[in-house]
Parts: sequence; structure tokens; C-alpha cells
Amino acid sequence: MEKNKTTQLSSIKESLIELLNNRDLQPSQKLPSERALSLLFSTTRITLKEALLALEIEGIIYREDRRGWFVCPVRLIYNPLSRCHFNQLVSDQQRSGKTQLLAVRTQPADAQQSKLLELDKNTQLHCIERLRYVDNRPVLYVQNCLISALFPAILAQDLSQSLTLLYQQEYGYQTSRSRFDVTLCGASKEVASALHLAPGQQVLKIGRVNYQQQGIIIDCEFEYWRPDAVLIAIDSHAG
Amino acid sequence: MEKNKTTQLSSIKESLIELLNNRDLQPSQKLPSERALSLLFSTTRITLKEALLALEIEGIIYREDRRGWFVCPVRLIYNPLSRCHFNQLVSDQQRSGKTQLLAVRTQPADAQQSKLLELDKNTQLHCIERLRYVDNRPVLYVQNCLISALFPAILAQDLSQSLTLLYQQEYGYQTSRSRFDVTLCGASKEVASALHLAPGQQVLKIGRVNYQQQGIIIDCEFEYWRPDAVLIAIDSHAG
DNA sequence: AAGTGGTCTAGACCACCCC
DNA sequence: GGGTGGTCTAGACCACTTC
Repeated sequence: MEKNKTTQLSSIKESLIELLNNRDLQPSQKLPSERALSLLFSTTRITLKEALLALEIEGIIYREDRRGWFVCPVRLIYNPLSRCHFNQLVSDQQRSGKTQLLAVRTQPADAQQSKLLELDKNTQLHCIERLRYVDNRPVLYVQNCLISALFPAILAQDLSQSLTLLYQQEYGYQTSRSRFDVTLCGASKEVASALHLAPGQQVLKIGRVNYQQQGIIIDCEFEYWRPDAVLIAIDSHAG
Repeated sequence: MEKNKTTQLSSIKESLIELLNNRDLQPSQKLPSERALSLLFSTTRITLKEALLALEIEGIIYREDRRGWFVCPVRLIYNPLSRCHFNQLVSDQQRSGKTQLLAVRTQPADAQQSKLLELDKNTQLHCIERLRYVDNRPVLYVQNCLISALFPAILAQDLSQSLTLLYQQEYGYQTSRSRFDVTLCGASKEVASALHLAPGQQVLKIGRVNYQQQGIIIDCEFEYWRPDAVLIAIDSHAG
């Protein structure tokens, strides 16, 4: 048999893991440069990079575009069915959260948005783009798309707060049902740059639509997560 | 400004997409070989491969280990909260399903299993490994772990059938609640080889635990999906 | 046996981040 | 300005799949 030939790739992976353990690297700590590591393991940068990419897939390390490789912190546990606000979710897990407003635009729905909202294209939407941090690391790019007609004067509000709260307090909307889907895709330029990813790197995309008490759709949302930063966990009981 | 410098990589990606459109390639059809494509685009295999990997991330093409690159068929839409049997799920979407029994073992729970089952390690489990096909393509490797004591003589049954059905009909168990989590990880040797993936390639992992009417845990399950083959979609209403 | 993708070498230039 | 990761070249050998 002897099918388990140890490739150089897998032995470099093991050496890297050993290195991480021995140095007792802290979460978010930077690894040595690719050039230094390829010298250390007597290999080329391309081969070394393949080993790093493999550890990235396994969720052990992550990359910041042109900044280097870092040790993955513990993932944020996230239940997309829960109505919990981001900030609370984060602090419940003994982490610090922060939200930054990136842009607000009012424009007609594009194909993706109108499909999710079950509306004509060209329906006017408020699109709110925000960046969410966990422990000062950008991990989530969110685009909220509200049907303009249902949210008069919402743009005058503080949009770095929880939108769910605004829905309730200012408009009396309460989400009674939501539908969402989870896919993997390449990051667009905007998303990549906000999350410090290389353009085209993989992100976890969650598209969601919310129904109000009467079953009326009020908005939809597109979340783009750093895949290394989150763990989706769902319980059919807990709302 | 002029930040949008067109890299060779992105222009190769575009040419590839054009090629796919022009040839009107059918789902699951094979692309030309990497060598042929790198000649066609006057580049090296490494650069060309990076372009293919980028299209893989975007879910346009998929890879079979040492067999080549293929066009992605439409994804199977999957709701992990639904109690629907795999075969029905697949045929509801006008696809053909097939299940192959790979192995059955009875052994003490390992760390991962005992954690999910909230049991001592060393509790005896029946581990059933199966491979599921959609349109004759292997897309899902499943390991079901049943607490042996709760399922006497189950190994005498036909295990390529729906286990959920066996639970109900033979033992009177009905799942009343389930918890699951979704992560990305590298494929183990067994999973990779069953799904025709290169070892270490990314898979979508879903770990699930099922509670019976009285809230008793009866089994858990680990699903390893080809990430290109599935789209997770959840509705907070529909069970 | 021929051809494939997987792995690997030994370099190079560039845009960008950080100091 | 020095160093980083991102991109790219022009080859090579091997294990495996397919015929």
C-alpha cells in the first residue's frame, strides 16, 4: 500500500502548526513573513504559500491583504435566526463590538434586491452600508436595503445603532419571520477592501429578508462575513 | 487615481468566463486541460490555475481530484431544519438522488461526538458512514452516530434508506428539536476521496444533534458537503 | 501508455503598507 | 524607503486517471 507518501506540503503544514504551538502565538498575532518562513523551511515562496492557504482553509490562520498572516481568534458564534442585536451578541461572548457607517444611498432596487424583496425593479430603496468589528477587527460588511416608502425620514436617525431597534421604536415594525440563505462567494472590491481581504478572496454571504407581523416584507439585508471569524449555530427551538 | 489596473489574472478570468459562455458548456461538462488553457491564454500553468481557483471560489466551476475542472450545475437548495428525507429533497428539485453505504462501525464516542451528544467519552456508538449523490455526482459524505443502547438491532436494517424513517417506524423516535452548526474546513482523507476532492480541499461541514420528544438526545450527524453543490436556505416559519 | 492535475524549484517585478 | 504580500515566468517530476 504505502499510499501515505508525506508530501513536502504536508510536512511544511505540520512544521507551521508546530511553530504556532511552540511560540505560543496569541490570537491575532502576526506570523513571520512568507520570505522568512520559506527560508526557514528551505522551500520556495509558492510552496510555502500553499501551506499557508491550507491552514487558512482549516481556519487556523487568516490573511490581511498585503499585511500578512495572523493567528485566528476564537470565532463569534452567530445564530441568524436570533433577533439579538450585533452589539449584544458580541458582548454576550465577552468580546467588544463596534459599528461604522460606511455609506447611505437611495436608489432603485437591483436584480438581487428586487428578487429577495419580491418587488419590481426600480422600487426605491434606502441602502445602508456598515462595517462591524469584533475586538477592533473588521469581520462583517452589511448592506441593509429598506423600502423607502415604509421608512420615512429614517436617514435622519443615527444609523450606526441597531436598525432592528429603530424599526420597533420609530415605526412599530417587528420582525415576525425571516428567511435567509448562506453561500460562499468572492468578495467584491468594496467588501474586500473594508474587510482587509485580497479582492476575490472568499467570504461567507448571508442574504436575508424580514417579514413584519402582517407578513409584509419591509427590508432585506446582505451580510458578508470573514469566513474565519464566524461560526453559524442554529437551534430550532430558541428564537 | 486609476486604481483599477487590470491584472493578467483578472483578464484571464474574464476570458475563461467568455469561453464558458461561448462554448455554451453544459453543467458538469469538462473544461480543456490546464496545459491547453495556459497555452491558449499565453501564460503559465500556475497563473492559469490561480484564475481557475478564483472561479472555483465564485462557484462557477468545480474540481475533481486529478480528473479536471467542470462547470457547476445548479445548486441543491437545502434547509437543515426541514425533516425532509434526502431522496425526497432531491426529487422535489427535479434531480436524481442516490445513497451508498460506505461503512458501519460500533465504537466509543470520540471527543467531537461526545461533545455534541453531551455524553461521556467511551459511550458506545453506531457510526454509519454514507455517501449521497445528486445526478450521479457525489456531493455529501454523512456520518450518523447513534447511541447504541437506544437502537437495538438497527444494524440489521437496510441502512441506505432514510434513517429518520427507521427511527420512527422501528423505534418510535421522532425528532422534536435539532441544533446544528455550519463551518468550513479541510476535507479529511476519507471525505476527500469519497467526494473526489483533493485532500485538504474545502468542505462545508454541518454538525447536528437531534432531540427526541422528551428532550432526550438520540443521535448526532456530521455532514460534509461539496461547497459548490449546495445552497443553505432557512425559513424561520416552515419546519 | 498517454495525459492529467498535484506538487515543486528559483527566480522576478509590482503595488501597497508601515515606519 | 524598506519590506510585505500579490502576481508572474519557465520550466520540472510524480501519482494518478483514463484509455
